[in-house]
Amino acid sequence: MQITSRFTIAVHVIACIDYFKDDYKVTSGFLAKSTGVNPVIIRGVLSQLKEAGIVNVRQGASGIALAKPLGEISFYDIYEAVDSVKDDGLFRFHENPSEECPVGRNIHAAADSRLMQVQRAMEDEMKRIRVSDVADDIRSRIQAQEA
Amino acid sequence: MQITSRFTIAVHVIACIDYFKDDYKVTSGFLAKSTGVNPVIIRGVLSQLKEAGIVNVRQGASGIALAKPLGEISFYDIYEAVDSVKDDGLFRFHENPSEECPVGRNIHAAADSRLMQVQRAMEDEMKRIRVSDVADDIRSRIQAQEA
DNA sequence: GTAACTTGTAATGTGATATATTACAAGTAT
DNA sequence: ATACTTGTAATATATCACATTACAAGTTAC
Repeated sequence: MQITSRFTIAVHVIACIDYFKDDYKVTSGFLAKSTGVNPVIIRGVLSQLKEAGIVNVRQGASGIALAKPLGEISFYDIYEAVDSVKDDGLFRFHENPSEECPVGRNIHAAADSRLMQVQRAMEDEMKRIRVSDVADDIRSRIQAQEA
Repeated sequence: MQITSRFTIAVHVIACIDYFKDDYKVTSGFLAKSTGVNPVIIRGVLSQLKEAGIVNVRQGASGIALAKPLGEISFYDIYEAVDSVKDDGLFRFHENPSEECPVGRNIHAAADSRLMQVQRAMEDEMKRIRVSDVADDIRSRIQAQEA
């Protein structure tokens, strides 16, 4: 299984809001076109990002803005905001191991800490990456294309 | 999204094969009971583990055995064997970013290396964990329960 | 204040996928 | 030969991500 495209959509959306902030009125429709994703999905993502304190959106009022500078938004912040993986953990555990089997009875407790260890390694790496890293990369690619 | 339960099933299965190797004839039916998972799924997982050189199974012949010692089987080996995440990457990317938008045109290239970086962090951590770590833990839990 | 826009969200459709289940072929062992 | 195994195809079921429609509710500009 994979981590939902909501995550990359959110990264894209945040980068867009910043990139176009001075030139266009950024709306969910605008973002839907840039991402190629349905506007309703975009609004859903925006809602989650808003709840996480990453963007400012107001019903009715157009003009979506960032609530923090790009450099203060990490991949982890976004992942936590848009993905519900946090609740269930990265790994799905088979649900009915036998209570009668000594291995089945203990596998969950024995494996859990290691699964968490893997999940934490992933999350720690996400904390090290900021949207500004991606945005900078985008800008330099755009410049190279213009030249 | 989450990583398929096939992964924890595989860890469970491997631990079982080792734990019961001297006392019971371990079959897919036996493993199905211990895991609480359908025998056909177990056989599918066993096939994948066989292909990865982790277990030995022969059609018709009962008695499934490990192809290597527990200490030489890492979480990563199993993850690679049973999960097809490797093909698509851990992250799903939204598929139709606009070619007309400068951000949309470049987001994929700009984000990809960072997504890979996260995936690699996760996989590296999985390489550090062996099934023997879990099996040892299970044994000591069983002993504590018997006392 | 009303017209033309926005966002928020419920409801529904659709497609993909993980797991369960049935059924049976094919191999092995006693 | 009988009674077990594994291998696998075919199908069912459930879940879930995303798309879509529809509309309520808010904002802004005139």
